[in-house]
Amino acid sequence: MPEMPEVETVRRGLMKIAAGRKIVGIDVHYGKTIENDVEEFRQALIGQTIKRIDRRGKYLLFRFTNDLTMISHLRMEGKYFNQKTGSPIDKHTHVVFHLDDGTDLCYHDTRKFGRMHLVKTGTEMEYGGLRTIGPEPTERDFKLDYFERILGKSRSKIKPFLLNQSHVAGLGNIYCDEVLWQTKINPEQPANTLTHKQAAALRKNIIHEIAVATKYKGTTVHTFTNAFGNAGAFQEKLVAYGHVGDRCPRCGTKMVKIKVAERGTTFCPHCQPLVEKK
DNA sequence: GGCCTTGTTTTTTA
DNA sequence: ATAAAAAACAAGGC
Repeated sequence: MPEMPEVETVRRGLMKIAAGRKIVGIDVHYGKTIENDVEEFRQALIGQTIKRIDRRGKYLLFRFTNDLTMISHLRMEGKYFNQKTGSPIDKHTHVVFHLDDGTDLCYHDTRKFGRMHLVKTGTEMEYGGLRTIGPEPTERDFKLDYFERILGKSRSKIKPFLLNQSHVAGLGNIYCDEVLWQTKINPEQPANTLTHKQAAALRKNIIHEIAVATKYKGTTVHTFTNAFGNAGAFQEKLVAYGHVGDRCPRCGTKMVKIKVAERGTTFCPHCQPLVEKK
């Protein structure tokens, strides 16, 4: 469930614990985490230094010396933390990077869904979801005229539309439900039926929500922790996600949970009515 | 042990 | 041919 604010929080933590460190050894305990040949992956990285960590959408990009970039996607439950070399390795820790400062950078993933892919720097945008990734959800990159243009072209329900990373990067199930509640838009509203006013408000709320959640160091649902093993604080601010049966803070109506595009979706049936207009 | 979870990719349908 | 919907997939927790 790490969405953009969580991934950005992880990136900032990694910059503190891993940037500038040299890899002196790598242990891979679950090979499928690595998309490359595991031995080639190890040999290519041992001796290299992590220059910095970038992020695009929900993808982390570890920049190494030697023109190597490691694309890392946490999927549902991936997390990084560091511990002293020699500390016990948890059974869900699948990759251990031994660093030159006497610590291990551990990749831990209960579901084993996360993946790492080592590629040549400069070619990273040719892999997987990065090929078609949309703009970052920021004032600067996510322009209103672009948003209105792609909304108008789509008959898709607005919720799966927003989950599609090629439209705008970074939103997942949680923030999607939140911004639709904030904007009073029904998750099943067809994208091309949104008014100019709704599109503008939705864009504003997306940008604002992501920025605030990032400021709060992300949302901890289930087990998300940042690179220091700390939980985020934003879950206390959630109104929709995880609040089925609670009363809507705006109108007092009980929040309802349905499935939209096979995803659990919580919304207020009073504030977010489905209106067929065009 | 069937079902739930979510992000992404693949397959099917319209 | 295209877009959208549906299904598949990853795997562990309960």
